[in-house]
Amino acid sequence: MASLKPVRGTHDLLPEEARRAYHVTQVGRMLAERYGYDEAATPIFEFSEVFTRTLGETSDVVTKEMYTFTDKGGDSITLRPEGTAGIARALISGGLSQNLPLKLFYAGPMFRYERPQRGRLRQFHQIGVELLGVADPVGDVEVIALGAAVLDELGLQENTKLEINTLGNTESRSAYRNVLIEYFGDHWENLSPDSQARLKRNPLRILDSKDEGDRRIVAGAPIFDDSLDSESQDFFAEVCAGLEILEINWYRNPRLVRGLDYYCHTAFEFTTEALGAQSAVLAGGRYDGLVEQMGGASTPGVGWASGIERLSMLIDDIPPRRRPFAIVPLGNAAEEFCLKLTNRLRRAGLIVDLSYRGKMKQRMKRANHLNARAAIIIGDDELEQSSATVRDLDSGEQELVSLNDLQHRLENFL
RNA sequence: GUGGCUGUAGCUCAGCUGGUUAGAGCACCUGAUUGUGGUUCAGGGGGUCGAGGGUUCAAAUCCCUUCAGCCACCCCA
Repeated sequence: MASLKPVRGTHDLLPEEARRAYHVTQVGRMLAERYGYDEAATPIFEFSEVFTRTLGETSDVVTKEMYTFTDKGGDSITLRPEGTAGIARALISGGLSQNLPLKLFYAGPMFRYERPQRGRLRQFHQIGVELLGVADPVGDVEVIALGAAVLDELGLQENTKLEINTLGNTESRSAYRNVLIEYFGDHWENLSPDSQARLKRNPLRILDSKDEGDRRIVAGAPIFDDSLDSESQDFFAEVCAGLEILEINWYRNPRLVRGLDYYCHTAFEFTTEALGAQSAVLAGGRYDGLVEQMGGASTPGVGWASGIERLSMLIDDIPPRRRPFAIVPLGNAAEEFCLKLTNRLRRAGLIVDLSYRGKMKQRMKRANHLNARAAIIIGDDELEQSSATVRDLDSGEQELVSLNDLQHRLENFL
């Protein structure tokens, strides 16, 4: 065995971290429900073609980031690097195209073989939504509004800003692509090696380069808007207008592009400066060509995904753990009695801890450690009187309570 | 995948240019307190000094390799 360490880029969710992740997920789930989205879950692995055919053969995800293996049946299987492709596949194989529009929420692990960094893991978790079957810009607006609501609910409106851009329809994008190839081709020698490679695979990416030399060339590059046809322009204008109506602040970022081939029209990212190089906390866009490209009927779609770990790092306080009651039995007779009592109170819906062993002092200490609201002390004296000593652990006051009134008395603590 | 920084107790860190049994605070355990926690006091447990190799009489300390984390690139959640 190599060692008892987690595999690089993976991370245990121990209780404290797990509670943060749970809270983030619950906020997403609750708001998605409010916007009319149903939760769905697809497998965490798919046939590799599901990703290679939809993400684009030349995308970074496909060329170097996928966890791919051959299973015992000889099939090439890939751990999902993102959630949309699986949802699209399920739409087709589950015959869900009869139920459009479809509004789905999902949460779960994703896998990408990348060099880990703060906010970048090899196994990470996302929440996300997909709106399928809505070609109208109002769909984009709803999806973005839901994303904004999630961030607001998590208290992140101050730390994030919304950047949006349009990639136009297929015709506009390929027209722009050609213009860019021509322009950057003329500056080939002066481009960074990274950008020279990008020119072949995805010229739009050069716009986003951080290389100084590249930036000077980019400054003189043709503007996307000049290549947008009227349909693309109208679409984008309607999305922006919708955001204005909802009073969602946004910034146009003409350099915002997407690595995945299936995106068109709207691209957006809620970004933060608190996570170093990993600035995107919730990002998505429109992908009208995806389902068709996968072999289904042409189905428009728009959605986003958000990294749970990234959100967890940004939020301050999460709702505190609910406080238990601690049962403290003293003596053998009480021990047996309390086993039953504890079970009864738990079944009645109370959060109850029964310490397994130890002297009274140790059990009281444990009660304190658990942040218990009160300790219920039962020894021979109490048993004789069919009652329990209830000690309020905040005030230190305690009183004798009849067992008949105990549940009621405890409920009044909450 | 490329470049840089870091790696000592569960956590945060000290340990000077190599020199006896590697320290502190917090946390944990025990006792003072035989049916009373959170405060205080006294005591205690816990470390392959990330791992492997090398130099040396002697390595946490110097060198090499490796693993992991962090930072930037790349890419994005």
